[in-house]
Amino acid sequence: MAASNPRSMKAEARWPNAEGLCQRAVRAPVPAPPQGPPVGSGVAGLEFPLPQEPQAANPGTPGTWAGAVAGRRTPSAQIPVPAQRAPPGKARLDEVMAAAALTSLSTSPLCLEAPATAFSPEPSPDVWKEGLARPPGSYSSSSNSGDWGWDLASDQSSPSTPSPPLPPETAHFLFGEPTLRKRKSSVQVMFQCLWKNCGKVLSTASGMQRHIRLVHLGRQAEPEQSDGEEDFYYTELDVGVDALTNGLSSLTPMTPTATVPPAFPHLELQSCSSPQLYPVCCSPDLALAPPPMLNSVAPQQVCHSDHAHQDLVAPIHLELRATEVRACTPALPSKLGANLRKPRGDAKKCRKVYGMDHRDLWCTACRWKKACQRFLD
DNA sequence: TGTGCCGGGAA
DNA sequence: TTCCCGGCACA
Repeated sequence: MAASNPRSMKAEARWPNAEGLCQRAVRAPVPAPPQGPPVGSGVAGLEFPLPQEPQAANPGTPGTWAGAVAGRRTPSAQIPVPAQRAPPGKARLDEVMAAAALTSLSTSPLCLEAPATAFSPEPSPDVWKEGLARPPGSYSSSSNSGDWGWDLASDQSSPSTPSPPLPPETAHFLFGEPTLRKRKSSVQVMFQCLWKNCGKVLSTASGMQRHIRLVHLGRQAEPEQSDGEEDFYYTELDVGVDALTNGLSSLTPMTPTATVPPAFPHLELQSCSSPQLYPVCCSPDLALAPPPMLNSVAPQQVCHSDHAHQDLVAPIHLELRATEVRACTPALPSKLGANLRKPRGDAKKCRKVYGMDHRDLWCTACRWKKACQRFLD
């Protein structure tokens, strides 16, 4: 009695730890608590227009996610809520491309967090804020200092104007190294027009600018006359699997399901700061053929190598869909201890063979409730 | 619910 | 070191 208590207490004490690990693993992706900036506020700047969204023209749908973001976005530019959205293949592809485009912005959270000193010997928040300053009509820094939301109001005012994302060039300028580092990989950079109903993808920025000038802005202007406005109407896409698989080598687009145990060695559960678990549930396949619950998040959950970016993008959805996220990490061991446990063999053991009645025939290990040494697996 | 066996205590 | 068993995961 008295002897059994401590034992059971110990036994209980074991698992809470293991569960703690498990919970941590599961929770890791859950974004910082809502006490920060309201959902969406910190990410508004990263919201991405889907130029070819066929139903985008519909005025705001009440009760949609966009509504939850306090109507800061014009319905035409918001990431659609899939519940009512028919997912045509092309639009899906565009979403994937849009998500890929987000990868080009992937340095922003990292770098926004990183002190300016990391890149500049003379750090001054104003310096890069100046860098952010855009001509009127592009994005605005009106909302908050350093907040990368563009002016949603102006976006609403001109429905035919695409909502420009953070130009990668600016990202280069502002954040420099991380983006450059990314360029080192063998990704092919494409440029996608963000004008509605266009989505044209060209391989060169100049070509894209010319396209925008000619087709959308109706200008014949020479490049040197450019006011740079075109820059905001296209985005840079990293087209290449290595961008997706870098750091997630197991999560190749070929991976048939999201259950990718081999990917776990790449996950760093210890790294609390980065939601490393996202990639697991965000297999590219999910983006292409998301389960019903994940429809809306799939485009932004496209895997890419930059976890820091996920930090910024994913929280919106995770906050809204923490349960889905949890549900889509099937390969996670329920308990760490269970993982360490030797899998049970199929062979019959002494107990089964001889039965409880002939316990004396059991091997010693079986008698001692240890792993059977007679009928090895 | 039965089985296999890990973890750990007692002798 | 040997013996034993609580308790857990799994089928």
